Amino acid sequence: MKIEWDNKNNKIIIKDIKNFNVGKTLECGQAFNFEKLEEDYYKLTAFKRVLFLRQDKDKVEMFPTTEEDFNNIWLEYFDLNTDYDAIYNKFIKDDVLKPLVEYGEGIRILKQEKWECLISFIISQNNRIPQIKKCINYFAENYGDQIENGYAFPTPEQLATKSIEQLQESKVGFRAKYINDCTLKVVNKELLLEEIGSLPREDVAKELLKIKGVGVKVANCVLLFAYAKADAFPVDVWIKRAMEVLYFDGKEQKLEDIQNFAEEKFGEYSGIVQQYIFYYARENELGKK
DNA sequence: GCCCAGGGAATCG
DNA sequence: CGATTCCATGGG
Repeated sequence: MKIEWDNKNNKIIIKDIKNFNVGKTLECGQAFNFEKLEEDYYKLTAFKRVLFLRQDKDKVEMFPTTEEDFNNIWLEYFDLNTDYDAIYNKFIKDDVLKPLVEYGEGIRILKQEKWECLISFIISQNNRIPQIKKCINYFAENYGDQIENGYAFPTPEQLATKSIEQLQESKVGFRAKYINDCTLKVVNKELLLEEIGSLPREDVAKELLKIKGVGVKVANCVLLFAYAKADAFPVDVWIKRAMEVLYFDGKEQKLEDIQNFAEEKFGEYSGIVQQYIFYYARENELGKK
């Protein structure tokens, strides 16, 4: 990986990058804060910034940004210091996973903002991805600050000014009361989202599960996508059906049993394997009736 | 009209 | 306890 700076145009150019596909990384279901503008051209909003990304094979351009922002934010956000080649080569040897890993080559696990990720996955429950994205977009445009080229996701303090009825204007439906409960816990400092990041996975999970509307699945998504707990294996309806087809001869299993089976089998890389499976299953309707 | 969606809480038996 | 029902909303 080679990084070049185009200071005149506020642009970062990454060359010779392996195992990084911008489109797959954003569209594999882990994040909802982006918009596809053209093929291999995306608009992302995070950390109160809008970032445009354009990819041509093993070259990725990000703009507008500074060297400082790239080093302090985007390098970690896109997990660019992790060697995905090693992970890819490990699971490509597994006959069951091979086609899924090949299909998902280039997916990276983002390190998202904790607050936004938590609210996003509360909204995700019993919902569809396009609808989730609409809600997140509504939140930013109506409750957040205007920023260069777009709108930032609202802060806890900004969301706290909205009533449950007002939140429902975003079409989050019955989840509005859950979002309200979560927001109050954060602004009242009952829940210290940043501080708990240094705790072991089980302790972070325990804190997250205190929020109404957060169960095991949502907690695992937040652990994986925001707290960088890469050994977490969230089990949703797609993962459940796919895992039953791949490893249990199509026979129905309990959610808990699937999670335990996967985390034991895939270990410290459970999260990325989960994302390969989720992306393949959804794009190819694996296990769908 | 019926079914389901990156589930979870409330209620029932 | 485990199993069932309800929850808003929108698209197929």
